[in-house]
Amino acid sequence: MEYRDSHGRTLEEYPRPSVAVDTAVLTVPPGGELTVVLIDGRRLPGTFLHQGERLQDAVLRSLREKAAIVGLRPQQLRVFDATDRDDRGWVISVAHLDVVPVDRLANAALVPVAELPPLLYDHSHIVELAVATLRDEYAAAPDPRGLLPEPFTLRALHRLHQSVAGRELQRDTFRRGVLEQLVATGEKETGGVGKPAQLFGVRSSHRARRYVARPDMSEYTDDAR
Amino acid sequence: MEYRDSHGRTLEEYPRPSVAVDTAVLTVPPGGELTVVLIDGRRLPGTFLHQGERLQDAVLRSLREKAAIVGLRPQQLRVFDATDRDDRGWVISVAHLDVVPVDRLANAALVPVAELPPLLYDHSHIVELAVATLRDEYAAAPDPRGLLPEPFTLRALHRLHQSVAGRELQRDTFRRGVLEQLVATGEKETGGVGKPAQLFGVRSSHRARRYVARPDMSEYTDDAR
DNA sequence: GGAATAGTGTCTGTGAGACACTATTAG
DNA sequence: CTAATAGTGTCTCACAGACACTATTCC
Repeated sequence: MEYRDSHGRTLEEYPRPSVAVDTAVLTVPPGGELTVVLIDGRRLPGTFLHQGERLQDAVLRSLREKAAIVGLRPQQLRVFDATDRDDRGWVISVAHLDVVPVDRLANAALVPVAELPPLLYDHSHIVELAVATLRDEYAAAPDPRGLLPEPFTLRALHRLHQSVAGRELQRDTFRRGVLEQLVATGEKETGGVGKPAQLFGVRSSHRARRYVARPDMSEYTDDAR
Repeated sequence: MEYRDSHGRTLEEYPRPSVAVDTAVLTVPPGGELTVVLIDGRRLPGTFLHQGERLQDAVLRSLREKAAIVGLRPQQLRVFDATDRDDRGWVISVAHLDVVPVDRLANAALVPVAELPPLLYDHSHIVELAVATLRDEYAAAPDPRGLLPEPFTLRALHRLHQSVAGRELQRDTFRRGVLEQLVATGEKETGGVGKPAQLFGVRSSHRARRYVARPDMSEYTDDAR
């Protein structure tokens, strides 16, 4: 019943690496900057892939165990595979990004990515790659990661985008650019100072991305090879 | 000397997956369409990662052994990790893209991606992802994969871009768009019919990409984690 | 009214797309 | 000359950036 190759051996008779996952969990605290979750202030949460486990699930488990975080939708970035990258042995790591609203982060240690200290291993590179990926996404859709509860004002969305981008975005240009991706609820925000702002939701046709640079692979359930 | 975890066990005492690589090798035959290398007409070349081997090297080895191809610069696409994707056992696969001038392909079986037959496993998805990645790259630089020997005419570059894009590209718009990324050699093409065309090389500042959507990770030697 | 915020009119520059024109060669 | 290809002038449209204006609310 068991598979054997042309030498009569099973797969287990050949050397195999340990496979790890390491994850940059990014968020934007209300009114704050883009931040990342760190463990011990110098590394990202990670773990080893268990048998019968998907990479996504290993990520979610590592976030739960190492940082008491309820993750959402971890996304692969790339594999780090240098042969000497881990002194414990032969370990390759699949770097991930997850974006999580701040209220799911409990008391995890958040550090603004603009003030990132030197991290262990290649974790600084992972954060860089994660930030660039998130910026691409937010340049292409109003709130692809659902960081803002709907409905929201354009003011709140504008601030979120500025936090993600790490720079000022012109108010009127931003408004005109994003407006067609939104749908007005007809309601107005109450309780603030100044002219009440309209409330908006994300138009269903733009929940994901405005422009699809590459095909969205998330539809591939990947359950059969 | 050997590493032991808090349970006194080595990494080898835990179950580990076999790690495979599968690669979409793309090329454009002179004057032809964008094509992919297939084995048996229904799958991509691939192999298992060996101990002490980088993913890139496993890819190059698989191309050499399975398709008699001298690969160039394999690039990671993503990891496929469905637990049942391979009936031989627990196998995850790192999908790759490599782009190789047609003269290095010897007598490999080339199939136009526009007429791709159904492939085994998830290999159709890998080809799709590889094609989209290559189109992004060629939309951003004159010849990032070096498919065209320098110096070249704008006519030849135009045809290459149309082959990669899989559609017509307006001649004058293309010319104006790409011209500043090139440098004229001062020479002219000889032997053709019609007005002789200028010869160009790629300006050194545009060898890679015109626009960097995400940071180019190739600079990270990744030799230390 | 004054402060604060929401929302818009409009000018400018840039660049893609499109069309048609001119330029230079071989034969 | 004609055929064929190289290369350009120019119009249009869309849109980002920028500035300043108007609109509506709370106090």
